[in-house]
Amino acid sequence: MAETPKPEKLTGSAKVYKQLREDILRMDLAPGQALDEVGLAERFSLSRSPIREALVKLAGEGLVQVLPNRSTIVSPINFQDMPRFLDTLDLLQRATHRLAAENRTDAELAEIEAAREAFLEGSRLSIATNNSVPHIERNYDFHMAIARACRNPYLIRFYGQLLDEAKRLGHMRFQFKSQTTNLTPEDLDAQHKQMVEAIARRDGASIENLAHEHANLFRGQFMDYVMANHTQRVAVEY
Amino acid sequence: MAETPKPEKLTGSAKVYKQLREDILRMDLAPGQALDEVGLAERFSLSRSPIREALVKLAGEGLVQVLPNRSTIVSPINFQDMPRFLDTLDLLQRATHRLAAENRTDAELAEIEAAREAFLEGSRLSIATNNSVPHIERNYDFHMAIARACRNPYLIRFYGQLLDEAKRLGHMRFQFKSQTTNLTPEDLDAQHKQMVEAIARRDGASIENLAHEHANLFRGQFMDYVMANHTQRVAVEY
DNA sequence: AGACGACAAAATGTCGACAGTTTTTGTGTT
DNA sequence: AACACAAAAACTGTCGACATTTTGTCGTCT
Repeated sequence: MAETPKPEKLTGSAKVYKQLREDILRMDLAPGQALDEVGLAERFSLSRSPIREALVKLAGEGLVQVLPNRSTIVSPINFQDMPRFLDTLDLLQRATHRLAAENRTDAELAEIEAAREAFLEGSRLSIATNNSVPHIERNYDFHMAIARACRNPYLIRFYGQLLDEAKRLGHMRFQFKSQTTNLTPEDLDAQHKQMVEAIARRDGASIENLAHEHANLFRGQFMDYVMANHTQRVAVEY
Repeated sequence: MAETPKPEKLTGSAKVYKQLREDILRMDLAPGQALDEVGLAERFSLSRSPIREALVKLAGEGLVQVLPNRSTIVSPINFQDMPRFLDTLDLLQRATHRLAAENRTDAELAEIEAAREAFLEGSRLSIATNNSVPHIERNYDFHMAIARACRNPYLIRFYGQLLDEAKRLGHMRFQFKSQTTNLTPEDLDAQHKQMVEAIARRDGASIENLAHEHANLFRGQFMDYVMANHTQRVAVEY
């Protein structure tokens, strides 16, 4: 109600920032790809100033890397640090979700439940249309709805940054149609439902466990992606 | 050896960024103070472009806040979220320091020990010259040296951001000469020494405890600052 | 006297152009 | 043909100026 609908007049650089951010998170822009300022300026029909501003902002979040006097590139996905990434995701997911269960208001619980339902719907839509966006986006929304309820702006910010990166990984997995995972939307929703119930009971220990298992699930999905052999049907000797 | 000494030719906006960052963290720029772009441009003898770029970068780190179409201001110190800040500092300090103990190399241990000695020296210098900078700066260096040894770039980044804010709080405390704390440099060094020993033993559980106590010490110092009555010698009836 | 509205001043947002590097291209030599 | 060096193209870093938005002031009207 007290929320502005959305169509607020955005400044040029803000539009570029928002668009590029979305493109990067959805892997529409490949990691490592060079982002030419003049090219982007033409694409958005703007001068280079707002483009630069957007790129600097994105660099602050680690989504792009500015190579001094060279082109800025979309941040590559760092496989070397992947174990550390997953560790940190686990830690902050446990922290945010536990605190959320312990500090939530009824209004926040309702929002979380709504986000859960939206995820189930989005996940089914993704299967039906073979488009990963709704599944991943609504999953992100669900966990961020929980994180917001923890009321710790620092944890929310850090966890959000990790989830952004997780989004990229999720889309990467789907791009290769690695449907090896036989988890249905209903399976994932069952986990989410358990989480919501734990939050409803204010059961911190329980949701910390669930968050840990959920993080491990993500870890496993990522492992599947790496281990999957996409060329096994191709005979080397023919 | 493979490290460039330092006098690399810095770009204009990088110099502005570095200088402003230092000024903000040392509280030479007061929280809430407006940062006028044209004024800064004159001060640094540069155009507004590099100034803007520096401000956008600082905004990404949360050190300044850009109010759209209005002036950017130095981020105010948020007392409302202080408990959450201290909680998060505790959590990430425990995590980084424990992992550091478990994963450190001998070279990193040596660096940590060197940082401890530098802190003791700096802390004494601060008492002697009544200048908080060496004490706080070397304390920051000590804990960051430990954090770097944890080898988790995500935790290092997040913890570093929290320590930046802690730096501001430390300087704020000293600005009011709130010498109520009767902790000598030697007292603090004793705690640091225990930490180094625990890291040397690779004793994760022990250093997690020490890190927790150390964070609580900071919490207490901050409480002292808030509770201290700086006007008690002023009689209301005279 | 207080409120509303137009005007003026100042700051931010954007633009096009120039300067300094880096990368690419092209040429000549070994 | 391969390498070294030099010219050129392309891109980033910076600048000064213009456009737009906001803030502050003044005057008028009720």
